[in-house]
Amino acid sequence: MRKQPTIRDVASAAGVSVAVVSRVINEGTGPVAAKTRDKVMETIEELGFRPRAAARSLVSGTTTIGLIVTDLENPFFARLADRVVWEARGAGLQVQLMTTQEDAQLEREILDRLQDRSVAGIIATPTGANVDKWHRLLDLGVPITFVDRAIRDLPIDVVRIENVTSSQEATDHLLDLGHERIALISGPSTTTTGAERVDGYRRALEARAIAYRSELVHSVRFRGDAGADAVGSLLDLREPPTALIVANTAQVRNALRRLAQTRIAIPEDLSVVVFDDNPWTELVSPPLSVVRPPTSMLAVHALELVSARLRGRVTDEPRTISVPAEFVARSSTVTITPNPWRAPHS
Amino acid sequence: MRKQPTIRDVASAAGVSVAVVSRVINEGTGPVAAKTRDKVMETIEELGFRPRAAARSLVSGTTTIGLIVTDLENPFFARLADRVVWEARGAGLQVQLMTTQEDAQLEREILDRLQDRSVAGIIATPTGANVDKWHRLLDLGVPITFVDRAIRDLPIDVVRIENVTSSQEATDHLLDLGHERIALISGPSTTTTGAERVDGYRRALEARAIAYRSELVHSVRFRGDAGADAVGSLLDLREPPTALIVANTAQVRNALRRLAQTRIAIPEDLSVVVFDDNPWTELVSPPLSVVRPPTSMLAVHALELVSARLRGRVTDEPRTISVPAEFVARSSTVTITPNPWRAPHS
DNA sequence: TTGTACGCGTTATCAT
DNA sequence: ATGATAACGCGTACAA
Repeated sequence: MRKQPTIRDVASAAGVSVAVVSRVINEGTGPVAAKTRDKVMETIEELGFRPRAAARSLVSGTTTIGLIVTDLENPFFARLADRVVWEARGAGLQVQLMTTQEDAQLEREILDRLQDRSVAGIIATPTGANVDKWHRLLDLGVPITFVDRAIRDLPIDVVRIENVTSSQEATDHLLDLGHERIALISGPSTTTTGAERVDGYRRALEARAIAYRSELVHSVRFRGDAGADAVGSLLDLREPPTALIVANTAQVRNALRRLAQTRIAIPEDLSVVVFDDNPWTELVSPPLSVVRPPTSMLAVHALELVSARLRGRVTDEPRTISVPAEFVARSSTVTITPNPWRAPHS
Repeated sequence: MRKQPTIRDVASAAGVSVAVVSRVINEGTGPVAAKTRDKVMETIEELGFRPRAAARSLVSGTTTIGLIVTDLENPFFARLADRVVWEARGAGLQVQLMTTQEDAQLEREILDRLQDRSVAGIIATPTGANVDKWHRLLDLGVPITFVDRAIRDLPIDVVRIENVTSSQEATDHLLDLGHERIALISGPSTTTTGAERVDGYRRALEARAIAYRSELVHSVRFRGDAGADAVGSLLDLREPPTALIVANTAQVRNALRRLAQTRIAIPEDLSVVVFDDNPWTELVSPPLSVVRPPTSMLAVHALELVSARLRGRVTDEPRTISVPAEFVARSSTVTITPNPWRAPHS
C-alpha cells in the first residue's frame, strides 16, 4: 500500500522544480530543455507518477461529460451509451454515466452530483421534470444536449428522431397493406417521443380519411408492464385491431411476450411493427418489421454538439438536429386477411 | 453564466467563518450552534452552494468506484452495469463506467485513468492482460473485484459463475436427450469462462465415456463474427452435430443469425442451448433452452466485496464467490431424431 | 531555461 | 461554539 507520488516527489527525485515537471507533463505550456525533459520523463516513469485528476481539475477544468440515460437494460440506451463512450474517447473526453430509471427524484440527485463533479458538459435523455435544475446547469455555463427526448421552452440543443415522420411512415405501410384498425402503443403523452409518434399516426390516418379511434391508442409508461396490459385490452376489444404498432421502445419486449402467450398468430391474425434497433427483432419468428432508430447517429451528433460548445462560443442559438429513422419491412406485416380468430366472437 | 459560489462566499454571506460552514455541511465533524446552523443552511440554499467534489476529494477520499465491462451492447454486461449502478447508489457510491471493447490497450488507458481519478475501488471484467497495472492499483490499496472472469495468481476478489457445473449441466441435459455429437462454441481459452466451460463440457462427456472431438469445439473471440463462422464450419462437417451449446454470451446472436440463414430446423435438426440472460431468448421461435447467468447476483456480490474492503480491514485473503447459473429447459432441445437433413450428404 | 510562490475549494487542527 | 490557518496536489504568473 504505497502512497501515490506527487509532482513534488518527482521534482526532487529528478533534481528540478515542480514547475519544470508540470511543463513536461503538459507539453507546450513552457520551454523545457530536451535533456531536462528526458530526465524528468525517466523519473516519472520510474516512480510511476500520474497527476491526480482531482487536483488538476481544481485549477483547470474537467474533461468529463455526464451521460444520463434512463436505464441500460433498454438496448436502445445501452447502444447509445456505448457509442457515446466510444466517440468521447476520440475527443479526449471522459464519460460519467448515470441512469435515472425514469425517476424524476433520482434525476434530481444525478444533476446535483454532476454539478458537484463540475462536469464539462451533459448529454441526457431527460425525464421531463427538474426544469429548475436544468436551468441552473445552463446558468453555470454547462453545455447540455438532449437526446431522443426534449423539454419545451428550455434553450438546450436537441438531437432527436424524426418521430412524426417515422410513425407516419409505419402507419402508411400498414394502411397500404389494407389495414384500417391499426392499434398504437406509444410512450407517455408527456414525453415528446410519445406525443409525436401518436401525432404521426394520426396524420397518416387523416390523410386517408380514416377515423382516429382512441380505444386503439395506448400511451403507456416506459417502466413496468404496461405494454403487456395494453396488448391485453386491445385484444379484448369487441372489434380487435388487425395491425399493431409498438412505438414505445421500452415496452416492445413486454408487448411481444404478451402476444406470444395468446393464440394470436403473427402476421396472419395481426400485423406488427415495432420501434426497435435490436438485433433480436430479426431473430424472432416471424422477423419483425421495425422502425429502426439511428442510434449511432444520435450519439455522434450529441457528442458533436456538446463538444462544439465546449470549445466554441456559447452565444449560438440552441440547435435541434432531427435524424430520420429507417423503416425495415420484414415478415410480421402482411396484407389484411379475413380474420379467422375473430370468428369465435361472432 | 454565473460563477459557482464557494464555501467562502457562503461564509461571508452568513457572517461566519468557513470552518463553521464546513461543519454544517459535514454534520458531526464538530459542534455548531443550532441557530448558527439554520442561518448557514439558509444561505447555502439561497446561494445554491454545492461543495465541489474535486476540492473535496483532494483532502478526503473519493466515493467513486470504477466499473469496467467490455461493452454495453452485450446485454449481459448492460444488465450487470445497470445493477451495479443501482446497488452503488444504495451504498452512497458513484460509479464511473468504462468499456474496454475487449481491447487490452484500451484497458490500459482505462486503468490509468481510474488511477488518475483516485477511485475508491474497482469492479471489472478484465481482458486478461495488463497484470502490471492491476498490481499497481492493488499496491495503491485500491479494492478490486473481478466479475465473471478472473486472472490467475492475482490476489484479487472474484465473483463468478459456476462455469464448470453450468456447462456440465447443459451438456448432461443434451446427453440425456440422447445426443452424442454435441458441439460447443465457447469463449477464448485464455479466459477463465472460456476454458472452464469447455472443461465442464468435457467432464460431462467423460462421465458417459463419450469421446471428446476437437472438431466439435470452437473457442472463439468475443468480438467479431467468429460465432457465425464457427456455426458455419460445424454445419460443413462431414458428420455434423445434432446438438449445439453456445457458451459464448457475446456470440449468441451471431450464431443464431447464421443458423437462421440456413435450412437447419431447430430443434428437429439441431438442438440448441445458449448461455444468455436475455428476455428475447424466450421470444424467438422456438423459445431457447438457456443457461441463465445470475447477473443481478453477480452485481450485488461484487459491490458487497469492494464495499466491504472499502470500510473494513484490507488484510483479508482474497475471496472467490461462485454463483450457480440456472438451467432453463425450453423448446429448442429435444430427443435426438434420425437426421433428415443429413440425408443429402449420404 | 528554470525556480518561487500563490491560488483553486475544501477539510482538519488548534487556538480562542 | 467559533475562527484562523495549514495542508491536499497541481498549474502558472512572475521573478531570477
